[in-house]
Amino acid sequence: MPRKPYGLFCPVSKACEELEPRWTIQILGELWDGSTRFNEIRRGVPGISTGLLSKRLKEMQAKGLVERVEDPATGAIDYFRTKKAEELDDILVALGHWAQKNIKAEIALEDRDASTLMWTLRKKILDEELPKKRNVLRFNFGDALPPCSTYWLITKPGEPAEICVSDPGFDIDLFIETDVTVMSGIYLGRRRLAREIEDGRLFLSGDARIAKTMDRWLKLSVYAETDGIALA
Amino acid sequence: MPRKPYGLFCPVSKACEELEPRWTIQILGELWDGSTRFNEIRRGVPGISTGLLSKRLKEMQAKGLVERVEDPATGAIDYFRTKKAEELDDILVALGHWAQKNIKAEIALEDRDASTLMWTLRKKILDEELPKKRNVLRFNFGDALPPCSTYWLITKPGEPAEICVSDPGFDIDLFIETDVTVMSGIYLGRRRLAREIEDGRLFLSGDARIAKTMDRWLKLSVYAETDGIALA
DNA sequence: CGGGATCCGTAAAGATACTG
DNA sequence: CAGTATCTTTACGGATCCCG
Repeated sequence: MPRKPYGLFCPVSKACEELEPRWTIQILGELWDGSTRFNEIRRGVPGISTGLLSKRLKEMQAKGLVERVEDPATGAIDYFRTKKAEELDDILVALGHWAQKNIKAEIALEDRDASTLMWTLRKKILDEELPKKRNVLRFNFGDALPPCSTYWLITKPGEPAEICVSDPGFDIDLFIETDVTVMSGIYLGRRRLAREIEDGRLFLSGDARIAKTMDRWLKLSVYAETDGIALA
Repeated sequence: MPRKPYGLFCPVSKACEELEPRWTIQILGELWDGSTRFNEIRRGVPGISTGLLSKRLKEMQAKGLVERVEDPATGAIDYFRTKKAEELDDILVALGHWAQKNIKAEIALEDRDASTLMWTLRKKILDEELPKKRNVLRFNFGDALPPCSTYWLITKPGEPAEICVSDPGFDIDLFIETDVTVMSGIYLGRRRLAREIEDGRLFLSGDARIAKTMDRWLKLSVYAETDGIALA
């Protein structure tokens, strides 16, 4: 099952043999973010095929990176990182900071689509900073093609946010009108929210309390702070 | 030229896209160790084919990880790491420590041959700790197949050590008789030199001054200290 | 001899369909 | 929901050849 080993004495090469197979690190990241089910991982890591995800999870179990837990009652299967995998956390964060500093922004923002962005933002909403009720936020992206350019994000106190791609019928508390490029730039710390609103690249309308506190209820990427561009 | 991107927002995935292609990190490691020429890199990274090394070096230039310098006079070509690549150093060292701690020793010592070991040790000889003259050390590995089980390592003050696979004809200052498994275990900090000599798994004969100071003139892997096994 | 390019067989990854 | 099965495409490995 494992690839041909490098045959070198440096332990780094042994780490490479375990971590380099495509999607391995992305799967670990998704588990780190709290996903535990097969199809949950799939949604968080769009682009991987079911066959390859299945194969990787088996390999990662064999390497001691992932634990598979089956509930004998329901038959449900959950995947978790092992302690060995958790010990990579600091290294992966350092790697993210390195990438944020050394890989150009334009490259880093290519090839991302609105649905992946929304799935990422979904976990970044702090419901404690929103009114203690159900809140419906409608995102519309001008640079995404119509069938997939509008998303409804629904929050309830104490529950994870939900994403809808069709109108759930609720009244909208906040309308967000922007581009995928702008929104992901803000998330990654490459653009400032206040500046983008000021310059007219991001429009907010609806409940003014929610609009005014967007910098509080929207958590940015942990890599946002590293960014090298002038944030003045 | 680049592989299909992951399409995720996490900067770690961007780092993966640059560093995951096979041999990329091993090439950086060899450049870090001081190799600069195409065929020098090949010897330090046995297993990579010439075609793939050539292709990788081009990709790594495009990514800004490697700089290619051609001497206009001689036409000689040297490769160097860029600053961007050097900023990975601490992360790669941390990854090596992680591997040393979390990947089992038996696995880590598989699939290594005597010639790769000797090529590694060649750079680990501190000639200041040896007599100020030419010294000839003969390594013989009991667990390697005969045509490739004997190596002559020749040191001269102030010069890099040389490896010979056939008898250079000089008098031998020190004979080292052991197994590849034992010698690489010592190098990686998984076995103690004194213990291996004591227990008869490594024999030294010849110049007693050189034999007695082996722990000084043989530098171990930078990962040797992390090792989790009892070193008592 | 150093620094590659070319060709071909195999192994890994991607796309899609289907199943208990 | 949690995967298999199958087919196509791309990447890698190994050998050979080339050129200044």
